[in-house]
Amino acid sequence: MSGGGRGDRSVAEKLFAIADAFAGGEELTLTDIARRARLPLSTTHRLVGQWAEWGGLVRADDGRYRVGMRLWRLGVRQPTAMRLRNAAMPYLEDLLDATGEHVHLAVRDGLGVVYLERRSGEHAVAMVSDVGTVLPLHATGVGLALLAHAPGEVYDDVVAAGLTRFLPNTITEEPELRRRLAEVRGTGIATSVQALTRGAFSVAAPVRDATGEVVAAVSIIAHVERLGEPQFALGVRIAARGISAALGYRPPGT
Amino acid sequence: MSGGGRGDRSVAEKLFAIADAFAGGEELTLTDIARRARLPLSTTHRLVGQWAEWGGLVRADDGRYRVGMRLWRLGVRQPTAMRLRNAAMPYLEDLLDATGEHVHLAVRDGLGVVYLERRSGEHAVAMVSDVGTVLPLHATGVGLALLAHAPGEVYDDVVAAGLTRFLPNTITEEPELRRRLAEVRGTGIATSVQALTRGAFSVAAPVRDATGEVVAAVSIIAHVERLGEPQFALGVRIAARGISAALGYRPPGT
DNA sequence: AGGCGATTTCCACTGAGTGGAAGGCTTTCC
DNA sequence: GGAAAGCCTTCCACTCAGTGGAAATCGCCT
Repeated sequence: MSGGGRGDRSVAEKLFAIADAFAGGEELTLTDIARRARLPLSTTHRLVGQWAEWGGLVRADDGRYRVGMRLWRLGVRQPTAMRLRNAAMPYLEDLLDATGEHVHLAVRDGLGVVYLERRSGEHAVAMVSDVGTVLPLHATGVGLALLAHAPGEVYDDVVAAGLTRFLPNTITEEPELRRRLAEVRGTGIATSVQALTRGAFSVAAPVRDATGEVVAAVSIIAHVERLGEPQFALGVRIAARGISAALGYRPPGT
Repeated sequence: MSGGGRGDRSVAEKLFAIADAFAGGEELTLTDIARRARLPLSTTHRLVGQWAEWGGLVRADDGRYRVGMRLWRLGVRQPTAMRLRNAAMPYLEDLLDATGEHVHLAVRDGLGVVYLERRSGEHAVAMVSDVGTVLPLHATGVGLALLAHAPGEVYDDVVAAGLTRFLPNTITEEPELRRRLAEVRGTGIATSVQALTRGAFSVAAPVRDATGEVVAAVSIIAHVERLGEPQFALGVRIAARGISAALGYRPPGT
């Protein structure tokens, strides 16, 4: 007996499933990819071959595959990411100089936050997450800053999806989340203490573009020991203001 | 009469052709995409729809498509780009502080150079190229630095592809290219004056990784007026050395 | 040498993908 | 104001590109 009828996914979906297998940024063997994409090995073999022929995936000397330059080139030119990064870089750099901790620029992507850029000082806290990984909105400073200014339906979806607990301090109750977001809207600063990473806290502020809409957030992550030092909220606010201005935002009454 | 026989490209090739339409980082209408990818409109419509469903492309309010966050997330985690960027960032920053001009980190991709990162001063020269665009090896400082240390077959291919002239000063003769590359190998510094951009020159130095292989190059681009100032070669060399060390390179005899 | 896991090739079968055409919607121009 | 020009979406009869189980091959470890 041999092959026959089609599967239940289109070619495109299979290609994308293969791409998704690389979401973690790792190098994978063909078998790994087939397992993650839930595809037969022979199908994976052919499709991965096509990715590689194009240059989206490349094969290392040891036979493993990884994301190639072609995909990198395509991705870095994403207009939003590029515009925000260009506007923010100098301010992130100043913020880094001033604090020596991790400084980030993040945007909301669906029901998560993604770091667009990170700059880190020498002695900054150990951190897991990296540029390009998706983190939960309710358990990060940038997440709270962005969620506070997101359309109501995003809030509803986040609550509906469930407020996962990562550490004892994570916000898991809807009323508390609501209260915290109101506070963020009031003060213009979001703080998240040991909600996702043990021993770390983060302070974030929203960034607006020329239309006045909140499009990103800046944050600092530092060791809880430094919690309460006023320079963090101050620095983050100044950076956010600078980036907003660089994006063409003019505060109301100008 | 209605649709029928298959085209001459596989589904994957068509999807990639669509992706390539976005290589310039622009926003495109469906018709634009179909034209660039040389596909029938109805086919383009369906395939672009699949890209968008996955999140690789997104549709703006005005109906145009652009590269989406999903592709950005996949691309930024390209292992080589990430590793080099992380190692290089602080040195590029220092170099920017020291000179106030455009500073770059670049790698070779096939027969071209790609800027992995760029940091620019306030008053730097006007420049066309951006992070993610491919530039010719023979007409840029970084290109010469990388070509000087690339496998012989790359050199042969570059020569075979033809040394395109962009400005009067571009290297277009094989003997001259050979001579210049030998010079680069001797001095450890590559200089390219008004070869691609009018009024600008660039000074570059190769970066090595733990295996001793040249994997990237650092460069400064400034106005020809400043040609001859010794700080550029000096700064670029120091930065390249620092990045190499951060990548695990140990100079021979250690 | 032999076994195990990963990779590559083979091939009979079929429905997923194809693309020309027609219809709708919006903008521009006379 | 009408019609011409673009752009986008939907429809559908036709067919070959894609499928995936199985078998062959490779490469490493014991």
